[in-house]
Amino acid sequence: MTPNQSTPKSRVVKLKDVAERAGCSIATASRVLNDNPSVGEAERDRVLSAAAQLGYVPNNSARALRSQNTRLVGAIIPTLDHAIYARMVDGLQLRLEKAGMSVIISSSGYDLERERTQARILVARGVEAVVLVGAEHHPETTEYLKRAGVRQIYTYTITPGAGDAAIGFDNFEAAQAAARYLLELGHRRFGMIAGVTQGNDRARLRRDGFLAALRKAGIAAREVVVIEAPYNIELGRVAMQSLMQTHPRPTAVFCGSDILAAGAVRSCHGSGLSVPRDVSIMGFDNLEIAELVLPELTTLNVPLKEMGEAAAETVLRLAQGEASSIVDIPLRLIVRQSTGPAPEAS
Amino acid sequence: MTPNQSTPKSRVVKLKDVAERAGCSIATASRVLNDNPSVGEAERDRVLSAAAQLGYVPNNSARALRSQNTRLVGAIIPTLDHAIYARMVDGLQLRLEKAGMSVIISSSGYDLERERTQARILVARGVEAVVLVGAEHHPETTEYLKRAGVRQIYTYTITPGAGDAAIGFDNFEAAQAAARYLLELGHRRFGMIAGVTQGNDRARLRRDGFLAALRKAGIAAREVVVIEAPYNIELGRVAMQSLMQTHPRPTAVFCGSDILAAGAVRSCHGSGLSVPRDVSIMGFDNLEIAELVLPELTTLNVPLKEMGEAAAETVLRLAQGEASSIVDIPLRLIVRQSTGPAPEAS
DNA sequence: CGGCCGGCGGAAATCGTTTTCCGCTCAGCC
DNA sequence: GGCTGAGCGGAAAACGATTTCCGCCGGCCG
Repeated sequence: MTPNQSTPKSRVVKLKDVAERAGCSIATASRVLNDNPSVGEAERDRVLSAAAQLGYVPNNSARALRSQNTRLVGAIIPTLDHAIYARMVDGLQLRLEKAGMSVIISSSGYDLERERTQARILVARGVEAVVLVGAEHHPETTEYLKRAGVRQIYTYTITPGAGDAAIGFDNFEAAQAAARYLLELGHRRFGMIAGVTQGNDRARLRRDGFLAALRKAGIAAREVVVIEAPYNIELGRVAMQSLMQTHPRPTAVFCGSDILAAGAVRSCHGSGLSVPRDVSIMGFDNLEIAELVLPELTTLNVPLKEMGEAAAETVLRLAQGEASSIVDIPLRLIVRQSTGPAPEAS
Repeated sequence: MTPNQSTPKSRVVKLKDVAERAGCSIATASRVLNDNPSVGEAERDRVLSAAAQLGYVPNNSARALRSQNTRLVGAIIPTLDHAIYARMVDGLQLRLEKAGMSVIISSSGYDLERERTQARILVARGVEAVVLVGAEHHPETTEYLKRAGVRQIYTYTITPGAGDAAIGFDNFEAAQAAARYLLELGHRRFGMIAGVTQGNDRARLRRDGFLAALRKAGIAAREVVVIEAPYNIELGRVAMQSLMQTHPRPTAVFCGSDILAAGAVRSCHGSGLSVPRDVSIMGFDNLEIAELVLPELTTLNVPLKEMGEAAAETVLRLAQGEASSIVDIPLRLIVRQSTGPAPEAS
């Protein structure tokens, strides 16, 4: 105990102080702290204990400046408001922390221009990699990051595009699976509440995949009413209301996110429609709220935290010089009570 | 257009390159880019356009090393899983970005030991301030941060304790207000589902405030059944089930968070109890899910994003040398359908 | 008309590390 | 016993900015 009887005059202890106390040169001290094997046992111990006694904390700015590696990773996500992204970031940070890396976060509000600005900031901060959401970005963003030598990891997608790696799933195929499931239940009249597709390739692919699968089953896209809404419960409710006023009314509605689906279900509570007897509602993401609304949502499970951890692993692999990679995370269909067979007759 | 015909040999453009192109010294270039007024108009323009043409991005490590300020802020929160903290961080980051600061995030999982480790990491990173949740921390954490000259901003509390500033609300008083509201409705038998109080002063204060207000109304603490549960819908449900098996059964249950309250409400759906006819349930936080469950939750509104922004403002104020401060954010009681008058008779 | 002062801009020190280069020591081998 | 080479550890040069210190130049005042 009795840890620090030091802190003499210099407010902060530097490597030089450690070296002095250990009776060696700065170079040696540095080598010890960086696990350079070319230092003898005795010297090593002396340095280590000196560092511990003084409570030495290396100055990362200096280290980064000299060694050109900051052990910093940037994450640009649309928003932290939704668990969709927050949970991924949580996984990312948890895993990277174990590897001694830190995460600088910034939220772009689904705005590709802001994303571009934030990429610049992150480059200035010297991040070694940037984790981005989706594959659609301002061309200057990707080109700029590439020029700066910053690796780009795309998430929620398996299309690395201009990036170096992708961790996610096939949004198009996942939406097709949703469509097939609803078709099997006998539905023929569909609606969809999609996320805003502008600047959001995930939302677009989910819409297009859904429509593509229906087309294969002989249902033309123009027979399907698609409404776009920002991820927001209230707007999901509003969208559902409009959808239920179309004729003929859809018997199944696919939502681009559980958030929208939750709003859709709530809308039905008000309008006297029974879910799933009158209309089936399906979500996407399998957020906690999927089990909170009544009836509980049928949805597609996206393992968010795992995706963030996988993204972290990829960052580490790329940092070790490994080639780019694509990780395709399988999605599971979670069947709950919000979907059922199509109503009889028409 | 035609931006970069440069990028000759040096992969990255440095201040020296800008200076050369502008035909001035490095010092002058630096002065221009730092808004030092002692540079003439003409020189200034030349440097600025040179920087723009070359796409110069300053190396923050070098800047930080020399100027001793990193423009970096750390945030240590329990988890990003819940909107409770994620939304605060969102506000924090958004506001700090405008001031040219970046946020390094780390989640401690409600573990004060991990929080302590993370504080060390953040100090090594050279953060100028750390935003922490709550006022209860490992004594070494606060002492260590203080020694390192890092300002500490506590959130979700108005007790700065060992920190430099606090942005939040009075958890004790808020819980008292909840109790008073339920007492006014005529309730006399209470239960509470509190968050885990170990290492969590917010959860503890909410519990203690609730019990204190009841005591003032003549209800002894031992008459109130308190169950602790981690913030998790499923565990809220389980806790509610145990609570409903006690005799006499509480007619009103106060939950330390909407997350727990949501689980509690869902539990009643299963057990045939009507909310609020048989039992009133009250939450805390006013998360989105409060409006999603049926009946919608009566709760206390915590303006999370605003709190994050206020924390950012405080960081900036402290950085300018202003003294410490306490910001008390008023909470509003949001009355919805999950609470009602106490049932007649006993 | 000369000296002084103020403002602009350059040279160089500096921040705290890492890392290269090199010299010293000691053991082993001929 | 001397030479060689390996291995350990030190001196010093980076890294890329900021900032101090100082000199130059021109204008103004005496």
